[in-house]
Amino acid sequence: MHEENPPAAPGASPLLQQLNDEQRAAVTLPPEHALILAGAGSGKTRVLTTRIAWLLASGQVTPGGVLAVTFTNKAAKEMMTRLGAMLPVNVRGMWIGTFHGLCNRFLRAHFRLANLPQAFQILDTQDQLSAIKRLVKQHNVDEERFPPKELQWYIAGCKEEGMRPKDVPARSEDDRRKVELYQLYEEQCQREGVVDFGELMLRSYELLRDHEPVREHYRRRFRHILIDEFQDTNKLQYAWIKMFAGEQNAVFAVGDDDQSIYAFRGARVGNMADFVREFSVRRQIKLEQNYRSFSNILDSANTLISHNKHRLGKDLRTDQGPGEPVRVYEAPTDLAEAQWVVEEIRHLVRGEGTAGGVPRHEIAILYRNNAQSRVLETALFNVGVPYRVYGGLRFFERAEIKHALAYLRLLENPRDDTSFLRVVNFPPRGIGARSLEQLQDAARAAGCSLHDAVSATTGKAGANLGGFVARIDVLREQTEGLTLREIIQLMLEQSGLLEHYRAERDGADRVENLEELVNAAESFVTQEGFGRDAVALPVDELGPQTLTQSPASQGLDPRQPVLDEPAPDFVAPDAETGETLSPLAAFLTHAALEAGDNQAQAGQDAVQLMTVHAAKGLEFDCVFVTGLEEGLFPSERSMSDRDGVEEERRLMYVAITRARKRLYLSHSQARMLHGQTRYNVRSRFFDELPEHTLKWLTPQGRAGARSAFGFGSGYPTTRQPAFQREADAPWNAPVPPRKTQPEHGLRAGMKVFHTKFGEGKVQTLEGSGEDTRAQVNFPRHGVKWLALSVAKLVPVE
DNA sequence: TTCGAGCGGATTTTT
DNA sequence: TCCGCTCGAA
Repeated sequence: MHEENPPAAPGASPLLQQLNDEQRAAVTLPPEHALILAGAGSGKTRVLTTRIAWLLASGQVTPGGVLAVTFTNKAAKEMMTRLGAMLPVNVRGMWIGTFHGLCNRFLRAHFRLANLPQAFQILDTQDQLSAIKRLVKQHNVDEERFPPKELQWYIAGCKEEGMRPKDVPARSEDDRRKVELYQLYEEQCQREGVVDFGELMLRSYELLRDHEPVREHYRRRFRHILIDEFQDTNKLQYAWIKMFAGEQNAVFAVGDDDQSIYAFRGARVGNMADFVREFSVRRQIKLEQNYRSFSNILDSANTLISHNKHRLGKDLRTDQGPGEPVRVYEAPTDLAEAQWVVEEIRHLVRGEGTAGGVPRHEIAILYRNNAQSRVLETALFNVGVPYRVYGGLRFFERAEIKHALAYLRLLENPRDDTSFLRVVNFPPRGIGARSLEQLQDAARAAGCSLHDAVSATTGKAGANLGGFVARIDVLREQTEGLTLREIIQLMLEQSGLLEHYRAERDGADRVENLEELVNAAESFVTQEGFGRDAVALPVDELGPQTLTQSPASQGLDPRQPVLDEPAPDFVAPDAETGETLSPLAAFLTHAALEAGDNQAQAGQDAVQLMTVHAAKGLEFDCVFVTGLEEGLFPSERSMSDRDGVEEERRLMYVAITRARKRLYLSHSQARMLHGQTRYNVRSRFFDELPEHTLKWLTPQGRAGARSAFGFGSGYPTTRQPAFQREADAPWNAPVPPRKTQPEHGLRAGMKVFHTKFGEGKVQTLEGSGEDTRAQVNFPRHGVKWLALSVAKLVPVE
């Protein structure tokens, strides 16, 4: 993220030197609840990370006492990177992550209390839908009346409201049926050992709510709770935060009500006002100094958003001067609009009328919905301007990858019927709908998984199914003790996936992706500390980490730290036995929680195309906001109620504030929509912008008039000073070398004794130092992964 | 079992 | 218009 350095305050701590007064006030707030209203481009991430660094550096909290929550993996990663650059602290050991990532970590650590198998798998949205479809078929539900998509939306909505089936009010017959299906869905998930995204949140919340010792433990532990993008939290997330916040914690909530654009998926801006009221927040700080844009752009944004009635109130300001006017263009058709955009971009890139050319990746074309990208793409393609569209299928969502993951999940958990059905006949092996129907009937009758029901089936279908199950089971045995890389390679061969795609005419890309999966696993192993060479930084520079054996069984002693160990997400051992997740199970979790890159074509310098939603949090030198027409932006469906229009206006506000130097707004009189030409008037938002910041490139309100391209000569020549890298900062002391590995005295092949599992044989050793884990085969309990720092493993003989 | 025709639906999206 | 999904025919 690009940020300019505000003037340094003399004499302040080096951490605070680069902050302006507002930012510094926020960073150094006393340990009590606070709300930070952070405008666009006001250095929000900087304030959050510096706050954590300042708390640590001033000894107010230890790394283990920080809980920092974001919405996206990207934001979490950025926070960790920046924090790591400010202080020599092991950020991986801290509880910094997404809501779902942290819930996952929490539930793995308390899987017994949560009533989940330790290796529970996570359903993504696709998996959830297919699970619901399966359920609906099984219970002969009328799919016309209860479309699976709607049920999915309904169930997710209930969970976001914190409601279990018993809590849902059912008025009509339809309601009752839906609640019943919700109930059945839950039972199915529980039986199969899988959880969906909403379940991760809801179950963590309930665990805290219902188990006082656990709640008290975490409340005592997390002295400082920091929330990013607070305006995007839903009801359940707010309640979840409340569970962690006790008498002595300080909640530091950062958000911007003007950038709340996710109401449609359950976000409640109202949480900000509720937070102030319910937590008796006395400290509210507004960050209004903007380091991103020139004032013509900011004035436009400020004036536009002032048309919203429900605001906490905030005005962005800058020291940068007016800059260029906001250019407005009216096109006769969507095609002409696209051609104008492309022409304008070519001028920008060549540097005509500007100082030097603009790099293509500093140019963004924004639109309200994805369908609008088509005509823009065609226009760019025709003249050979490289571009990149955001928002396609992500890596872990691709069909071939999902297939491979399904095989891997079956190795980990044969009860996973969703995965079973996904690959039972892929590659095709003669198992059709009829066989599967029989199998599902048998499974239902026996109350078991599809995998286990196979042995009961007979005939030719039974033979095919038996072959499939045998293949999986053999593979499971073969992969025992292998590295993750070897497991995946063996699976790709044995499943027939590679062979299948190699034979397919245009399967080359898919083969490539499958090979990429091996790489993804490899880098996951290295990054998460599963590899033998994983580097673990020492964590105790700023305060000792207590690594304690927890009290036995589920009765936790609230005075004892339970899981204060500095372990990365996936290595956190179970409090009781020291058992850790296998690298495979951990990788599968990673795949579900982080679907991978959202960009279609990586690589060369390209113009960026995306929806306004996708642009939130990004910034570019030049921004085009296209399709500004009534019915499109604001969208038709939002126009019926005021809240809807206000959210569209906030969306427009987000779009405008993405631009640093040059902003273009365009609309078209005619547009192809659903195969028909629609004629739209220009968006009401034009009337809500201040006239003095605008430069109309076409005469207002008249058709087809294409005036000369309006290239101002004033592309700013003043480049902003380069962002001072935190690595150069004086407080960034060199990291001391890591301690030598303690001798655990174990080797593969050795016989060991565990107090709970008895005698077993070591199969593999992984990791180093405190993160060392052993895979042990216990004759009576099967193969387990154990953290040596927690599990007591005594060599036998 | 697989492939192709026909139908309907079509903001915004992360985990 | 266009995509994805369902259903019917070989």
